[in-house]
Amino acid sequence: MIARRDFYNRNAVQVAKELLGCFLVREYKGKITRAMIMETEAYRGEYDLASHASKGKTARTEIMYGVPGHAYIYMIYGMYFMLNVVTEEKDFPAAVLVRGIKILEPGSRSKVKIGGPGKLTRHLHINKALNGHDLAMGRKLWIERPRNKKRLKISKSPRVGIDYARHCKEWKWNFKIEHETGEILA
DNA sequence: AGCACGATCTGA
DNA sequence: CAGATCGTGCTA
Repeated sequence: MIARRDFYNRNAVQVAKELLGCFLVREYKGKITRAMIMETEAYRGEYDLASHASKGKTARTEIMYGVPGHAYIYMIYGMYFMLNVVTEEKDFPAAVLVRGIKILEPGSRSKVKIGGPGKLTRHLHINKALNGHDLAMGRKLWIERPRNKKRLKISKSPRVGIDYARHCKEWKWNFKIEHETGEILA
């Protein structure tokens, strides 16, 4: 089931937790890749010093102030793209960064784990051309909610790579799937 | 117009 | 631990 817009129109911290176990789906050159979301991070409000929106609305961050359910993609360190999902009501800047996925290879039973936000976008051919893309459309890039999401053990930690964020750096807005018990169905 | 640095990753 | 590599926001 493709996540509807109201799924995204909620508190970014809540959406970050609920995105775990969901499927990030990428259609590229006619091929569809389905990846389970394993790690996320929330960035919420201008008061969050770790968020790009802490500098206010600019050309880059405008998308975070927009309609929920759109992709916020930016380049970092001159070579990596970060994939974020815009959350919360229009005019409130918030997004969820996807930091880790697991790909269920079609046919084989092997699962490829991809940790790291820069690596997963490279693997899925996600770049700035998809910035602003509407994930609720179910085209090119979208998110599907699993049928059953039982017994997910989720761990909370401080967010990665934001030492500059003063008191905000200790907020435990990073979420990871620790164990999966049982199979999650698409 | 110039500058410092980043929600990262890789290889030594 | 340094290097890659460039868009962005800040200062002037």
